Amino acid sequence: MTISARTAPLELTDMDEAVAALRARGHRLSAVRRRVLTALFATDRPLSAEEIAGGAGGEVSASDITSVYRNLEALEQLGVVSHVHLGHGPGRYRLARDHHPYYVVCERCGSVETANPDDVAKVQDVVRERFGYEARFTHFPIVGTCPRCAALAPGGERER
Amino acid sequence: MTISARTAPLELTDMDEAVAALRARGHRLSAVRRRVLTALFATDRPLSAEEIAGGAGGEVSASDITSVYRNLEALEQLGVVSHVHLGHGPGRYRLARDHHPYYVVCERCGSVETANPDDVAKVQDVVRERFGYEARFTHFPIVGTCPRCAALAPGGERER
DNA sequence: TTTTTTGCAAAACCTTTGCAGTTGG
DNA sequence: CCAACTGCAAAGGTTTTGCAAAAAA
Repeated sequence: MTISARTAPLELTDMDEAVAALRARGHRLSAVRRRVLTALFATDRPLSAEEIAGGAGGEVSASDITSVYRNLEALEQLGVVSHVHLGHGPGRYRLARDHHPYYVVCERCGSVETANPDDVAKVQDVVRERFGYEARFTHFPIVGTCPRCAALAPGGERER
Repeated sequence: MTISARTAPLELTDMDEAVAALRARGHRLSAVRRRVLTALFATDRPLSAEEIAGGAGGEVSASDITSVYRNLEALEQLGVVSHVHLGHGPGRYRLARDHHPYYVVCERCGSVETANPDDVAKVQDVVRERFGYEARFTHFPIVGTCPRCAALAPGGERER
């Protein structure tokens, strides 16, 4: 049994495909949009709008963050991008691959690990069995205490 | 194996206990704090700061929301209260019982169900087994598609 | 009386909206 | 050329901070 069928199972392997998908729906390839896609294709780590805009890194001229948000929203609508909340702070965006990137976050040290989809599937199996829900851990990750932190001081959780 | 030891396993059954816990740490029982605790003891549903302040219901005179936030933060620090993010929008606060209230949220219809701790424990078992993490679904709930919504239209998830 | 807590004003932070001007195709 | 897109300004929603006045113990 598959985990969850997706409307638009875009498996984007490179920019060209993404651009083709965009054009097919009447979207253009502006400078800001190229920057957004380039940034997202360049990393596994989900990025905040500000990181994408380039306000922090300050390489070339930063894009207007407003425009970045509008692009992210449009791309999310198209199923090209999705966002996740890793804790408090800004939402983080990433390419929506058909095997969504899943994250496991340690609430103590803040570490973010990419989860193996097969392992996530096992968790989803139990959720389905117990709750009847098709769980997704894409908008909110699995949060807990990582083995290192648990070894340092068992118990005493503290939310971020 | 227990799920997760807590620092201060306060099992508050009534206001008096909460007040005693507060006084033991030099805190006073002000009108706003009483309102916060009364509101939280009166419901299972996690409440936003605004709901607690009374801005929405508009019964008596609403408390200053600033003060409500300060109280919630203090109570959270003491382990009496915790907050959860059910989606976008304001955080929602509730009493931190030793069996934390757990929620399962449908991302399609927005329904929020309280989860049986034993069922959550099974999910935690798999997370432990697969990832080595002591998962908590207290800050972020388990999100997915509920059986009703899945029956209406399989696939095609849409984040809120 | 002393320390905590409040209320108000203001700001911080993240995100969205309106609009006139620019640009990609 | 014309719809899509940008940049700027402004606002919206949530949460935090500073400080003098009020209240709890």
